[in-house]
Amino acid sequence: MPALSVRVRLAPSPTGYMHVGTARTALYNYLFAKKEQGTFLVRIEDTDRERLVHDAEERLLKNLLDLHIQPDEGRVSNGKHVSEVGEYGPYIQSERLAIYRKHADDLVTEGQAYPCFCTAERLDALRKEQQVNKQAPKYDKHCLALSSEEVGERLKNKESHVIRLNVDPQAEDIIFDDLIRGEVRFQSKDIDDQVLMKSDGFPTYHLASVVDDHLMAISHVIRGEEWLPSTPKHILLYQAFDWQPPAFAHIPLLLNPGGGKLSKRQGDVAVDDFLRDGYLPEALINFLALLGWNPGAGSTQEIFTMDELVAQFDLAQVHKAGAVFDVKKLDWMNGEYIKKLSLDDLYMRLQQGSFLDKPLIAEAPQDLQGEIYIKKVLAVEQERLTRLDQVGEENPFFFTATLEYPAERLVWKKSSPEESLSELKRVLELAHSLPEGEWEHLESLEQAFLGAAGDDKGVFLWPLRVALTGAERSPSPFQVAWVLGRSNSLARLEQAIKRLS
RNA sequence: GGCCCUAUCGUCUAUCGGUUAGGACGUCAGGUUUUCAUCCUGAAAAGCGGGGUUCGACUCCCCGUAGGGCUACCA
Repeated sequence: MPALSVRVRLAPSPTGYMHVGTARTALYNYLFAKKEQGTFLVRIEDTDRERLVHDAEERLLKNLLDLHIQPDEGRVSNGKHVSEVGEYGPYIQSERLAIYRKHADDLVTEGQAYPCFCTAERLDALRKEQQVNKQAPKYDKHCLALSSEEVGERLKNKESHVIRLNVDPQAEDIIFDDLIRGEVRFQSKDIDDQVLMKSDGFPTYHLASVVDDHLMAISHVIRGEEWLPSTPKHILLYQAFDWQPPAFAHIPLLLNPGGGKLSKRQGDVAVDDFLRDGYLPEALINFLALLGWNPGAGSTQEIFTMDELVAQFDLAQVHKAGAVFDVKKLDWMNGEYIKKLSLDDLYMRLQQGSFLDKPLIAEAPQDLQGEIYIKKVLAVEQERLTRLDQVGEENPFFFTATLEYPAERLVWKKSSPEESLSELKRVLELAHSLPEGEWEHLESLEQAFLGAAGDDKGVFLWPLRVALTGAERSPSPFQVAWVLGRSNSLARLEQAIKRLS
């Protein structure tokens, strides 16, 4: 038997923003494909005409690009527009309607499926009755009993109808080996006569995904756990078509901290939200990868590049239980990634994400912004950031021309106003004496200031720091002076002395 | 209600019958420090319950319990 090439797919529905759970499903598919030197394709499942959101596909594919989970085949975005790659297209289901129609008709011809004319009202009543009788809610095959003459007549009259799969309740159990969960078994009697074609002429997910997965030669279906209960229906469909089903792997759900499927209202769940909040794509990927998977074998590695994930990923190591999405850990991880960035890269990311457009920075005086200045701020802030959107927030004095603060703040707790004033004068004198060039070097600046400080450094350093920042908390005064530069620093010192005199 | 899945610190997890049950985030304490953050050190913190199987169960099986998913002409 020839080794089947690995082909996996992400089959999102363009109904809105991209959920982080979808991103993780995409990631696992991608990692598996790369690991097996297979193909990762994206197919758009736009069969629900009511929930369709017009730019959803575009945004979704853009997010894939943002996260570096680029498809090899199918619908692909280059950031500007969407195109199709591959020979199994079209890769959007609304353009494959004739294919589904034909396959559904074939099943009807073979008696594997049948038209159903039941109204929503009758189906509702049926379900309610079954609920009361503690039975599994399923269709009662009412329309299967219709004579072929009647069916033909009603079809000819264009009566609204759907096509249902004809499931034999007497058939043997449906058993399949889930790559993550092992053997899963369902009884045929519990399986509903699933709707295959809707009355609007569009297929349901069940029909469309099975037909497409087969036609697109998908080898492994890796999808969320919420699909586990409908897998037997899909297997029945493969049997009805006399097709070989793919392997299935159902990955655990992402959960809210309070329990339940991760959802909006408990916080951000859209990939766009996280990117907008200043999470790095590689940090998000790393975090998502570890939510439900780990390299095992006693590994304690937490930080992974995409290449490392590809090399170590294994479906057998994917967890069975759901995983709570804990933003605290994401924050930590994001901070780790920010620390690893070069200053140039960090600046570039900030620019690309428009994080420097915030009023605090954009409205700062000319000499308190600009690339060189911002990079100095970043040199100081980098190790303190957990998200890109926090730039400048903790240290607004970097971007403010005039500082507002009470004079008492200049006095250190172990010192006096008189002492503080004399220390500040000493600082000013020293600052004046430092040549312009010294201000460009953090080390020499630090040496100069520290050298002037006595044994009780706070007496000297506290007033200096407050004079430069106006704040009770800030980075070290040397760093602040270095960022601000000579003239700004001198001006702030003079102002402080005036304030204390 | 029916069907299915799941179960180790608060959270993410290691362990694949024999361990002082390990790591990470978070929390707390201490250290460094002019302040905050970083950083360093340390601490507290877990096998849902009950039966089996076995010389021996966190680990295998069964029954409970709890949580989750599905139960649409949505995916």
